[in-house]
Amino acid sequence: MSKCEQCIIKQFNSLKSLGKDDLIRISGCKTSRFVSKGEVIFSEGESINGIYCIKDGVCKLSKLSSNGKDQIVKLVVRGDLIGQRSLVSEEKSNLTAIALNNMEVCFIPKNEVLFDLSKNPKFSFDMLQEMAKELRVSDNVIVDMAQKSVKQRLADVLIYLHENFEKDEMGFLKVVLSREDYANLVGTATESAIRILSQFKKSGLISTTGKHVKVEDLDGLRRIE
Amino acid sequence: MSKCEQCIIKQFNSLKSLGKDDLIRISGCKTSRFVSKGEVIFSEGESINGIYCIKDGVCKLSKLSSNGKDQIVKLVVRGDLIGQRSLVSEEKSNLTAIALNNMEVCFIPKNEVLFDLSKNPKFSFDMLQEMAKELRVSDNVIVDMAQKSVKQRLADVLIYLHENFEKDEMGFLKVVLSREDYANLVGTATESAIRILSQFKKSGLISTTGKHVKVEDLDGLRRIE
DNA sequence: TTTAACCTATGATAATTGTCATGTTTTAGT
DNA sequence: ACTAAAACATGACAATTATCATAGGTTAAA
Repeated sequence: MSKCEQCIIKQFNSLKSLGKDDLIRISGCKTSRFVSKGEVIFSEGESINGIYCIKDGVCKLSKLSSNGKDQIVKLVVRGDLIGQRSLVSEEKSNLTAIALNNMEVCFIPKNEVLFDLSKNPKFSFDMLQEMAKELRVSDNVIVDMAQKSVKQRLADVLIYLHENFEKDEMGFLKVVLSREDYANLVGTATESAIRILSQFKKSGLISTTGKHVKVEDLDGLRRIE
Repeated sequence: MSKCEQCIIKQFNSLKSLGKDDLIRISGCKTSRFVSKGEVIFSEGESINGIYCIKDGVCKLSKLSSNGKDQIVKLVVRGDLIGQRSLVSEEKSNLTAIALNNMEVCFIPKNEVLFDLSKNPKFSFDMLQEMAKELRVSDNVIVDMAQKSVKQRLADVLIYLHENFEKDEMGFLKVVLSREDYANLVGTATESAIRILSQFKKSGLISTTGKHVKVEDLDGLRRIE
């Protein structure tokens, strides 16, 4: 099994603030796991008892709303940590994590992380910074959900995917989302998402082949209102 | 000026995790200030350079959306801290804080807080916990904004106010929000908020006298869908 | 290879929400 | 108490979005 102290992934998250000794200690406790597409990593209401470091792949974090629909709250990619919130607040997970790709994830037990949080102010501060950033993003999402139209939100999602996710040689997004996933990202009915995507395709803003999507006209998407 | 080490307000926030010495040190640097209703405490885009501890009163944290409307992201009450996020992330504020009451707030300069964060793991951890809680709440808000109807969201706001804010002898909420504030809390047009509030009043779910609102039928509001 | 399950697509229609217009009431300042 | 400004209220209508129905297309397992 590969070693945390040599893992390049940690550059992208708070684990970079740990010293070599701590990383070696964590490396001895961590478990690594492959998760296949569609598999549930953890569910709403479960105790997670540790944090996951995403070594490869993409997953969606979603929450079931009272009307029975799933809302995708965040997409999590290579380098991200998940589970810190539940770890710190000692509560069960409020989100469900489902793989959108085949993934590789490392699991670090709760106590190891809590130990470092109690001993290493640099690590704590880094984690605090990450959470502060997440909160800022959340605020923006709240405002967008409350104030933008479904069409705008869907355009935003496409822009976000285009700017932050890997693409193949043809420029198609490597992440493959169902129309239902798109709907659950923007908080609308699946049919509405399908309709708007069709419309974007007709307007030449995107192209699609099956579930594969390519952004063709970024500025055009930006101009949607 | 009153002293932090004797202030009971700190029980409600992370400052409770500081030792007496640190509180005395902070007390020497802090400034106290009265803010009258409607006054802006800080604006989106400003550098805050410290945190505010709300000693008394209520304020709204809002953000201007791209369509020019304000979205209220959070209501902040006695005991809450504001400004931690910008402090930790070294960024300008992404929110505007406006008093809804006459308020009294204490301002603690950035460096004092950063000093404690670097020296006091208990304080850091407490702050981390607070942020984790805020993130959880944000997730819930995102889901609600995305999935619930305007009517449901407005009912939720009324329930939230009823359960978390002070009421007078008659049961009316002491906080007085304009219809526009209600609209900006739920993310809808002012006219829509007005209409729905009128409807709630007609149905006996709430009663209103001018801007003063009283929840009459909590379960009724909970049943709104 | 067939079949069933699921996803995508689209029309028709209803429900929700926003916008504009207009009048009334309340509030704050003199 | 008076007046101007702001906030509230409501109707009429338009735009957006959800829901229901139906059908074609894809995919994966038997």
